[in-house]
Amino acid sequence: MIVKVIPLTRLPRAFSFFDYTIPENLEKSLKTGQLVEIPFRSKNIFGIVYDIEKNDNEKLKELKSIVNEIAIFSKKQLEMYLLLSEIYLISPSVLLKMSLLPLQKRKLQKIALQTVTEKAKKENTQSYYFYNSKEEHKKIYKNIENNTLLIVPEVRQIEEIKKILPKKLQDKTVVWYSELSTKQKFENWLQIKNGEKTIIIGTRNALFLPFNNLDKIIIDFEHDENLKSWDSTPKFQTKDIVKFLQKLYSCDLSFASFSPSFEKYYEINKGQIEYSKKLTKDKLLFKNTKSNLPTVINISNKNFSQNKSVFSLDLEERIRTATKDVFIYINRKGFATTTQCLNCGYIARDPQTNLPLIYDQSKNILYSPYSKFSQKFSPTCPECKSELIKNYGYGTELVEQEVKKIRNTEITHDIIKLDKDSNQLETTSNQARIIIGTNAAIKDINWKQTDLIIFLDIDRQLAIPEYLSQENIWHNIQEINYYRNEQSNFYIQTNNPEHTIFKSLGEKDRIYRTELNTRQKLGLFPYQYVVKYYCGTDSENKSKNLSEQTAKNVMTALTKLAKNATILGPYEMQPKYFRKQYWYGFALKIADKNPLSVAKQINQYIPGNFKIDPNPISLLSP
DNA sequence: AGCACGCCGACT
DNA sequence: GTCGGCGTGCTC
Repeated sequence: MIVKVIPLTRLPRAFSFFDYTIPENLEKSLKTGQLVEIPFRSKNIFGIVYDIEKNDNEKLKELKSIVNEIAIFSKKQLEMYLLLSEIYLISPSVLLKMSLLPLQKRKLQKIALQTVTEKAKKENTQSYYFYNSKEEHKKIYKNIENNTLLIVPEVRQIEEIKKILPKKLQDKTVVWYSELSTKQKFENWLQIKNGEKTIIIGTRNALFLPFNNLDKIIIDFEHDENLKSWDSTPKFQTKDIVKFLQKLYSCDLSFASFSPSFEKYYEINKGQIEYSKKLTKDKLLFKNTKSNLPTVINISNKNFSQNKSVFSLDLEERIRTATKDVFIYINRKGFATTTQCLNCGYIARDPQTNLPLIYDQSKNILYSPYSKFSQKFSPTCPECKSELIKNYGYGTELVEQEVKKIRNTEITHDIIKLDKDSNQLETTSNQARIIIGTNAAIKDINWKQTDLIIFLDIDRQLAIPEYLSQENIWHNIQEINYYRNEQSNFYIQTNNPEHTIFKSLGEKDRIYRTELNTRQKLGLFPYQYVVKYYCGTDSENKSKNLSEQTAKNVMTALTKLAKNATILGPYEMQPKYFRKQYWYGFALKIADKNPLSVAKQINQYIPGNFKIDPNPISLLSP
């Protein structure tokens, strides 16, 4: 008899099970899913029993001990992790490690674990909660019961949900996010595992906790990009993983947001998800409105550009005379160098895809990563003959200087810069504040006190050549509009006032339909499932050749398997030089009905040094 | 991936 | 003599 064990340590994807002989006295009690101790290299570490086989092999090392008689995972849970490891092209050990992260040095013999309950299969629903106000948001959580998992994009939203949860549920609630200490994680983990706490609010890593049972999963702020694990392996999207969890636990699945993602809009329209509001006759999701919309300020005029200020004259005046808090919102996203006319707002675009062109300094050309289109770069704007600016945008420092100039000697306000790097807020002063910040600042805004809100560099964001950029900008606007108080003034300064985004402010369905149309044409998500494959080496040519060869192999495989999928690229990543490596890659667009099974098959043709990003939030960045 | 081992240079 | 920085190689 031998036992197949998955070690609880992050291993490269070539490793899955490790075989051990079984000491006689343990043979009878050994079960799938148990936590065991195994010799691994020169140390003893934890592992999970995957299977027991009748083979004999004297050369193997011997299993050390069974840590807890009761299995931590059910067979079904392990099967799901195995399937995910094939789709995300990682060792199953990585997922198990995520699941049992806090167990590093602990022994669990004395701890009573509840066993995993197997539920009868039933028809499970998918529903969507669209909320327009705090009150409507609160209603979603009114009837929450035991065995509920609530996933939010960021840590700050855990508190937000906790506040609106009915009081009687508070003592059944436990939180989960990566910044908890190991000790705190262990305590919370145990409370989940032994059934003490049955309502879990957490960020995306909470998806991998070893639940005994789940009746309902809610993904709130469903539009938010942080539901995607974009910065660490495996690069999973929460909304993809919960579909596996729904099958595993046979539970209901709900998505919620004040600004539905374009993908969910599509699914609601196709009738795949039950929507909480009434659709109009034309199948529109939203009611058109003219009240409480942001004001779009057109800055594409000569006076303003000669003035070379950050703000329009009107906004300068409003900043000067503000008595309450002011929030100046800017963003810093996107790596590719693009161009824009500072005078009229002209952006060079790919005529086929309408996405902004990337500027390549070495060849002095503008090119599209989405098609074969490229053109010579000319420094004058074809529309108004002014100078084109490369990678146009403001930093918080420049905006701060400008604000100080405008406020002049009046020091009635604290001026505070807030972004991900400097997110500490000194709260000592009672003075009104002018906050210059990125998305990270939103949690620190006192919305009741904030009467003036300015969305500053939307034009630079409109020039980001990513297929999700317009959707993200849209949600950013909606987010501020959702949180701000009704009396406040919300201004959006732009060179492109004719853009669909601004035309859609009062008739939201418009941007959804326009953008979904583009995605259908391009064959992107949600019409096709995209998987990005990319690699980095010490030379540009090596990365390029490796990508081209791999893409070729994938093409051949697709033909052989007769799968409906196409390849975009190979293309240079943005930035192409990153973390001391040159990056090159390609995207696989799968039109097949079961895209993940295609991805799984194609993964066999991907070399070990490639990175894989299924359902990516960026096609260009490594 | 992550850890141990070993080679070599900088310091007490 | 020995501390430590990181390149290399291996995990049943």
